[in-house]
Parts: sequence; C-alpha cells; structure tokens
Amino acid sequence: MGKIKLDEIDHQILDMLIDNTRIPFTDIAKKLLISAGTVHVRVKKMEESGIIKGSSLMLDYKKLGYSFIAYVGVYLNNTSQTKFVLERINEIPYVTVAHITTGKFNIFCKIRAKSTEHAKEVIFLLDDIEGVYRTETMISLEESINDKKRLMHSIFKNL
Amino acid sequence: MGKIKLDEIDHQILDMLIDNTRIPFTDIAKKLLISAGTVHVRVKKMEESGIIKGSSLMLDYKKLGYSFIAYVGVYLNNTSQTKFVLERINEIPYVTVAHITTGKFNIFCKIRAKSTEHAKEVIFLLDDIEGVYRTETMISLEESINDKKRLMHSIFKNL
DNA sequence: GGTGAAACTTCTAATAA
DNA sequence: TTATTAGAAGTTTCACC
Repeated sequence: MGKIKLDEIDHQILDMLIDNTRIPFTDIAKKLLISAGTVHVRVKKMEESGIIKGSSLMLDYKKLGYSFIAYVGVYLNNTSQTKFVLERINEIPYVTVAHITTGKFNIFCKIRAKSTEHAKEVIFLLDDIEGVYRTETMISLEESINDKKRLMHSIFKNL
Repeated sequence: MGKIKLDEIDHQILDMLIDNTRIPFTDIAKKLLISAGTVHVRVKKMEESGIIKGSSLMLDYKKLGYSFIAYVGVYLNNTSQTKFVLERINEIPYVTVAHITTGKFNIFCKIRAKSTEHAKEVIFLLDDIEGVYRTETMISLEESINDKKRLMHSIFKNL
C-alpha cells in the first residue's frame, strides 16, 4: 500500500482522464507526442497497480431529485463497537461516505437524501443501529465541490 | 433546475456507466437489447440536460501520497462574509468539498493532504482568510466510501 | 521501455421506418 | 423515438527498435 512513483507522462495522462474519462487515447497521444499504444500500456499499468481504481459519472443529484445533503456525527456507547457500527452504516445507501474520526464523534458520515422528510428517515436508520448512543446532524445549505481536482492532481508531481 | 424524469432504460444506462464510464455503447446495447445508436442518443440527451455533468477517474490517493483526510469546521466573524470566505476556501486545492451549513459552523469543508505537517499548512491557509474567526478540525482515521453508488442510483427509479 | 501498422472494435450521424 | 447502416475513428496487439 506504499506510494507509487509516476513520471510526468503518467501524470499528464491522468490529468486528461480525470477531466474526461472518455477522451480517446489517440487524442492523449497527439497532445503528449507519444503513440496511442503507449497511452494504452501506461493506463493499463496504472489500473493494475491500483492507482486508477475505476471511473464514474458525475451526476447532477439535484436534477435526480436528491437535493438534501447533511453530515451526521455519531456517538457510540463504546468505542469497541466502531467497526461493527461502520459496517451497518455502510449498508445504508443514502450514506455516501463514512469516517472513523478523532474528536467528539466516533464516526462521521455524509448523507444524501430526497427531502428533509427522507433525511429524517435516514437519520432514524442511523440512530437505530445497535451501539449508537446518539447522533448530531449538520445540514448543508449549499455544496461547492472543488473543481480544481485536475490542478490538485498536478501538484502531486511535486511530491 | 427542476427534477428530470428518466425512464427505465436511461437508468440502466446510467447504472452501467456509473460502474465503468468506458464501457462500449455496443456492450450496453447488447445487455439492454437496444441498438448502440439508441444508447448514443440517450447518453447525449442526458449530457445535454445536465444530468450527466461529466466523468472522472477514481484514484487511490493513498498510493499517490495523499493519505491525510480531515474535516474542518469554520466559524466566521460575521455571517455576511460567508460567500466571500467560501470563494477563498475554494481556491485552496487541498480542499475537496466545502459546504455552507446550519449549526455551530458557518462553513464546513473536507481537506486531503500529504501528511499532518501538510494538513497544518492547509489549515493555516484557512485560518488566514479574512473573516475567519477560528476553525475546528476533525481528523479522519479511516475513510470508507460507500460503494453502493450504483445501488443508490437504482433507488432513484422509485421516486 | 517505445513505435507504427494491421486487425479488430466502436462511434456517430444520416437515413429510413 | 428507435433501428440500420456504413464510413470514420479508436483500441489493442505485436514484430521490431
């Protein structure tokens, strides 16, 4: 699980794919002045090494009817139950990310729901998990996803 | 910005693309017993309507040397500064998401850094923004991204 | 490591139903 | 709206640097 070294070409390939996963390898090849075969081989290597875990669509959840976002902090009766509760939490599809954290909460997660009513149901699901003492919810009024992912990735090169 | 209705075919196309954005349209067509041309037209429509905002790679940030994740709650001197501060926060590449929230914090964001040392620098950048009163950091000891994205999406159908 | 070309597969737009 | 079709475009492999 150590750090893997990529060269400049790999980073540039990643930058382009991060931006648009369906960009043709021939386009990448043209921009980087290498052959399409090379792009193919390098992408395959990054997939095999696990650096590229997969690809996914960025969807407009609001347009799909999911406009409610909240963060929920979870207090447990006992820290030893953390792993068990985390597994139960991950079974709830409306929970998009969950973390074991330092600080006041044992677990901290993000939920995405259809409405406040629906969010209430999801939070009740969390509260009902065995070992959960209580939860604390923070509602998001506005989400801004940092679109500088590509830029951020470029900075990796300076590591 | 209203909700857009998709039919069963659209949802199934989305499910497959969410799983792997580079799956050939011909494969999707075969599985759904429609033509590749139809898949092409439908995907184009979902792109045009904004439901599909784009595509991106899922990378293993640990393998890229970014193993530190934290959530930072931001208190402002004055709520009227929220928009301004949010813009400054979004200029920091290591901030991956930022929210305007209800509750004790005015803004709540997620950061991804190389190390605790690096995270400290990022948090100092946040603290230095004009209008920020103080910050409160919660360190993630373990992140588990809900891999049921596809399942979650399927549930959209029942809306 | 990389290339370039061949063989194969997929995309895409026009046309037809 | 969807299907068919066909030329254009992209992918992938491989013999050879």
